[in-house]
Amino acid sequence: MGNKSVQKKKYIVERAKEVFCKNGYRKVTMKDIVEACDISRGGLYLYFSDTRSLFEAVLQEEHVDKDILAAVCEDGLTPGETLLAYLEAQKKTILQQDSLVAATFEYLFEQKNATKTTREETLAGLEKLIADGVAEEWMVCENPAVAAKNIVYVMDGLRIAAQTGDITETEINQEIEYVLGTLGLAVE
Amino acid sequence: MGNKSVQKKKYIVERAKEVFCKNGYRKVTMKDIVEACDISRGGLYLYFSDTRSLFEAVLQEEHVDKDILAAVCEDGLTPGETLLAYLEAQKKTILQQDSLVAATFEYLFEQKNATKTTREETLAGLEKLIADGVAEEWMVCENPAVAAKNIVYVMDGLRIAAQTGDITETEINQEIEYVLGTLGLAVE
Amino acid sequence: MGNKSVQKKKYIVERAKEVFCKNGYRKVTMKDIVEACDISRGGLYLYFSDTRSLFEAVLQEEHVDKDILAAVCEDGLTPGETLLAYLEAQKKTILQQDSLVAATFEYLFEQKNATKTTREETLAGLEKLIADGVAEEWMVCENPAVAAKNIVYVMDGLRIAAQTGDITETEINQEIEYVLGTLGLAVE
Amino acid sequence: MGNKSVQKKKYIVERAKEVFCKNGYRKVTMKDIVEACDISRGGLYLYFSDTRSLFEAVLQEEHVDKDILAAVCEDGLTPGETLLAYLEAQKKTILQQDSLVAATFEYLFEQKNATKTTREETLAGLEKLIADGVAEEWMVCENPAVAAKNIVYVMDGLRIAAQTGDITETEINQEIEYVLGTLGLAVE
DNA sequence: CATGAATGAGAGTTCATTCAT
DNA sequence: GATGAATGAACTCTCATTCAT
Repeated sequence: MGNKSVQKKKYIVERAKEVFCKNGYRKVTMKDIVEACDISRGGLYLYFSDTRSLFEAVLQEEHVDKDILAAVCEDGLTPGETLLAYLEAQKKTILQQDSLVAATFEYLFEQKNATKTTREETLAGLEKLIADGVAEEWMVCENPAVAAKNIVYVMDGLRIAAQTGDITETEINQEIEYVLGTLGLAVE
Repeated sequence: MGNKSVQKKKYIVERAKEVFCKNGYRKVTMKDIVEACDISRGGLYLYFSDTRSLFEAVLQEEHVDKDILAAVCEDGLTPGETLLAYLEAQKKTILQQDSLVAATFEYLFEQKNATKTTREETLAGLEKLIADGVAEEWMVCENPAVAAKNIVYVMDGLRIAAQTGDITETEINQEIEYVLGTLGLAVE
Repeated sequence: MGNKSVQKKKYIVERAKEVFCKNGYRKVTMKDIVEACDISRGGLYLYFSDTRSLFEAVLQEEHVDKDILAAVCEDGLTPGETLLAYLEAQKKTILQQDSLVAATFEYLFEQKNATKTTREETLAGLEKLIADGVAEEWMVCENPAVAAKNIVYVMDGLRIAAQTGDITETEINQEIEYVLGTLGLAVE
Repeated sequence: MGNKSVQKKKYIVERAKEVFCKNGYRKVTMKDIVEACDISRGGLYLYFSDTRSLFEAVLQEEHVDKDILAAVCEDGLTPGETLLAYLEAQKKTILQQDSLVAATFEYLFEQKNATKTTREETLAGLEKLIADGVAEEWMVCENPAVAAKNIVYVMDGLRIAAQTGDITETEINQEIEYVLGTLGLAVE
């Protein structure tokens, strides 16, 4: 596949992402993609044979620029500040309209054995953050690993709530504050 | 609608629930239901016009026997004991295979404005429980409303994790213990 | 499948036979059949799921009224007269335009393991006929089984020739005469 | 067309022959050929515009090295020996797996007016052979032309049988012996 | 009420054929 | 000459929905 094709593939993935954001995963048809891309029916099949492989390509692309925890890690920040930055960044993705969240959950429901590498990395990062925070006496926590998971579960819960119903930014702020509070931190 | 018809409707909803548990929401066709019920194509349409109304009927039925919090409330239990009982009951539903969870999320993603009455009731119940616990000095919590939501979000997060990936009962136990810990309670 | 359906199925098989006669086997699409029957796309699929099963139904139907050898057997005919009658009957089918021959060969090429029961029966009948003819001293033949096969092979060869190229009735007559001659019989 | 092109054309025909042997005639697509040749889609069209012209080129090539009767004619052989040699050579082609037979019949069914020069030549040759045999009193036959055709028809019948069903070498031997017997010859 | 045959819209998929490079 | 991306026509198959019985 030449250079040109790579670009077209990228273009298709971009358009497809928009479609998945809008319509979820299962509902999307190859025809939807074809129309969104404004290419020919057969043309799409040169690149992707079904919506699943297309969605996986979209996820792949996403993954590249989505290790939020890594993104917010900076020198000079205390563990607590880093954690806050992470949660604030999460808030942004949670509030995002037309995100891939719904589609991704649909996809994961269907492909129960899909790899979830990002999650593992995030968990490990959070655990280290909390452990460091405790060691440096910024935080209080008996079991950093469980606390890290707790944070991830709360974020998932918020994400779902944001997608399925209404959740206000205020409510998210309250939850973030609450979570920090359970670790002995306070947002001033 | 006669008595007989009511029974048939109930029968259809039961069969439909099985189908939705197995295949989610969006993927299910009227044909699937027809086959699961072993009735005629036209027959189904006498009762339900599409999978959406069918699924809503399933949810309705579920709701009746699913107010978990109400179910675990008994006289003589301390707020902490009631909360533990609630979380244990949640654990059971979380671990349940072939539950309606996936289908319900798919449905909620599609019908963003759907009513979520159960949730409101549950939240109110949990809030009262925590407030009582604090008042009676069993628990420690500055903001029972936010804590109640936190519990619900964690449960949602666990539910998702159970559906999409692997989560062990041990991990759920750890999270329950953690949540109780943040309220100043301990599982002995 | 009710009575009505049986009739419709029969109707489809009839129309399908015409299509197969005209276009062979492999070239025929479900769409061709749909159009020939003037029914809906989905309607055809209620009865046949692909052209193969359709063609097999056509063959089945054919088979019922196609045991030529049995058909020409009558009391009072000598073996030689019966054989002649059989060969004359064969000639008619060989000369038939738009027959199923081409389609059948295409089908057999594809389904190498298809059952060919008619052939077995015909062979056994011919063998018995020749054996009887020899016993009654009408015919001369050392190996009736091989002679029977020879007749069938010649008929096949003629059938092919009739389908693929031009063969005149005269030529067929000559071959029939020749075959009878090899058995010590003469057409007067 | 340069020298190089001629070679490429020949290469394509060779690969195409393999495809036709394996899949017959009608089922074969230009895409199949492209893939078998491992050339570009457009490249194939520089040489052949459709599968028909391709198959005709394959037949042409075949024809060159396939005049079996001419091949077995040698000085010093009696007509009977030549005939036997011819039939033995035929047996080999009949038993050959993956031959062009099926494809050729499919092609002939479709192109009813196709030229069949080889056949004419073969018939003439066989007729002369038998006439010579009779003249030299090796054989007995009243009508060599009809007998020649008979042989060709039997061979066709055997060829078909070999392609569509099961025929053993023994059966072919028996038929050859039988055919020779009808001409007053015996295989010792 | 209940049935299930029938319809037709629409999604999936494949390939012959073209054409810019 | 050669390539292979792109197109679009054609075919397969499934289902929601209707309707005569």
